[in-house]
Amino acid sequence: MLKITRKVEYALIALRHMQSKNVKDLASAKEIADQYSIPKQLLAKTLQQMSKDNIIEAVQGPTGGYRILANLEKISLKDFFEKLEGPLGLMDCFFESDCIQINACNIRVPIQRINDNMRNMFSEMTLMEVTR
Amino acid sequence: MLKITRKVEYALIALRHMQSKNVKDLASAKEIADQYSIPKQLLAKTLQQMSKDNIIEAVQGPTGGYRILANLEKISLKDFFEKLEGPLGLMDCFFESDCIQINACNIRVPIQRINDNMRNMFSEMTLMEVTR
DNA sequence: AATATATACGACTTTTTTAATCGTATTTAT
DNA sequence: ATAAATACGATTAAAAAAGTCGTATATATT
Repeated sequence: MLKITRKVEYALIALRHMQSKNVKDLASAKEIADQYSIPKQLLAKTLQQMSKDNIIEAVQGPTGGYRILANLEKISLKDFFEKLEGPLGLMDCFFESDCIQINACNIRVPIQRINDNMRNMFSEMTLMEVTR
Repeated sequence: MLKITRKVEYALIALRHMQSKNVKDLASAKEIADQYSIPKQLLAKTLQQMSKDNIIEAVQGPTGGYRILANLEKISLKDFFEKLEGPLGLMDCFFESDCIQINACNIRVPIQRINDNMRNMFSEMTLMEVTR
């Protein structure tokens, strides 16, 4: 429990890799996959998603690849996680509301409090802090 | 990602239920399972585990059940989570160390930092805060 | 002493989530 | 024309989580 997914992990690895290069330089999915021994196709999807989210920029064709587009100091870890994995919450009932318990549940409020703490924590850290 | 498990969820529900009763009173697995629509067997196992961890106390036989044993103000959420689910970490590689990357990985240190923040956060909250 | 109801617990199965792969289309430098 | 890159929906595989089963043991009640 309380794990990050491989998708997020691969995204962070890729971003950090791009950070280590010159700003305009491109990094291809293959290049990153090879260097860190991660499945290329899966990495590619993650990169494509980050590209859609305007975190990185894609260049097609041979010699193509990806480079950082956004200002990583302006993106909180919370926003980053939510872009890639959807709303952040310790329990699903905060979003889905198809819980049978409904009224019976006696921990919804306390868990909500822990959840707020966690969201706050991730709101206060930037992507730059993790990838520079 | 970053979810708590049902085991932890059920444990918290059960503790909070016991908190609402008189200190010496017992709550049976059946009583709790019925009231919150939780699978009884699974809840029972969780209660047994908490009993082993000396968080609660078990009384056998008919009219038996469980009651709170420990001082919940002295147990951090981090310790509670780790008692039930093992070591707390955003990635498995912090414990297992069978990662192929080993040296290649470029995010181990940064993730470790986030991890420390998270552990700190859960260290600073007590079980009592969540279940009272 | 018999019975009913509770905890104790290992083994197993099912379900859900996550991870990875496949196949095909499109872009573009050479 | 071709080769190497991104784009992306569909599918499969693997892992983790959730739940169930079966049996043993304890003990209050009758």
